[in-house]
Amino acid sequence: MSNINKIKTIFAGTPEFSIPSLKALINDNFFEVVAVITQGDKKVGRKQILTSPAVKIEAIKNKIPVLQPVKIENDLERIKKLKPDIMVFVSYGQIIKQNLLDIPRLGCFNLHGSILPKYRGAAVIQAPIINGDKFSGATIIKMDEGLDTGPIIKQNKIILEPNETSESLYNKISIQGADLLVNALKGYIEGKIKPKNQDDSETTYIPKLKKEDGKIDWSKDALKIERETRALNPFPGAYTKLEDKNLKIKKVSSNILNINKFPFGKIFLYKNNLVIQCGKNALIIEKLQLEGKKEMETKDFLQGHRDIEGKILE
RNA sequence: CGCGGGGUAGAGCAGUUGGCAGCUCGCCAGGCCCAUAACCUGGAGGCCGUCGGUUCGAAUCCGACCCCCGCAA
Repeated sequence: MSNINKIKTIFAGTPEFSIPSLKALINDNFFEVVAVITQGDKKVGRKQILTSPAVKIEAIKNKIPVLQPVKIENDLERIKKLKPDIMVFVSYGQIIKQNLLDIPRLGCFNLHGSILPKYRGAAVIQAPIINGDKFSGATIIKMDEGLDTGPIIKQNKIILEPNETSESLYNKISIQGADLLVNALKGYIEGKIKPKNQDDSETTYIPKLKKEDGKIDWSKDALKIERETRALNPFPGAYTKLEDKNLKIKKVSSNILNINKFPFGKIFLYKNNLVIQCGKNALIIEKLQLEGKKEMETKDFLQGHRDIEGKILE
């Protein structure tokens, strides 16, 4: 088979989320991935070990050239020389301007982790979980200069499970999105799919989550906190303070107790469960992690913390 | 050399004027009971992170290293 007829593709992505899409493009004979663009190596973790992005590692495995520009705008000439037919962006991490969008003959495309136009921006995986939506999903758009504003080629809805977390949804969208991406690109390039413009009136911009966004406000409704706990794990993590120590709330029960007799933040026991009083109703904690310790089941935690009842979380 | 907490039974934790290694849960056996995650009796299970030092004697004091975690980045 000749390479002449393949769609010359440049893939831009960075974290684990991008990997299924990259693999799908590499393994599909319709495309030829001629280069991969990713962010620079970063120092990671407590020991600040210099680590390559997941996408770089996967590209090297497949003997595909890797570019790691500090600013992609400064590398336009090198990209032009590759004469790409398309460029595909999956969680790359840099803003793309018009002068780059104009380079590939057939345009630039993006896998977005929500059902556009509802959530644009950064924390779009988390947003539907926090809001208690029935579904989320993946969207393939043809990129324009706005942030997540380009016309929609294809979408795939995912029903949210009652115990859905950002982590589980992230994985689902990453995997299902890869399939969607390949099908959408083929359909579009073969002229079978006509992109549809987004309705800008139905959008919300979701900013990036910060560390502080994980701090639990116990004065809120237990229902809201339960959703936040699922949305905020694993990053930035839902946490609270127990006597000056960080206490991560890893998992709470979806079975919310109709109890409202304590001040919010108070810990009490109910049928051998560790329960926290919220502003409205109360939450059963199932898994937690105290600073310095590993994540554990609440019943294990209780074995070593007999005097926990009555303490107040901040 | 960024700051700090920790490593003791399968799990969670106590345990420093250095002196027989403990508690709760779980597990195993038996008992009670219409029955039970309840209760009673008995039992197994430890190189106290690793290596070295001090000492008559170290989980405990000193030194080095390994691993886990929080903060910061």
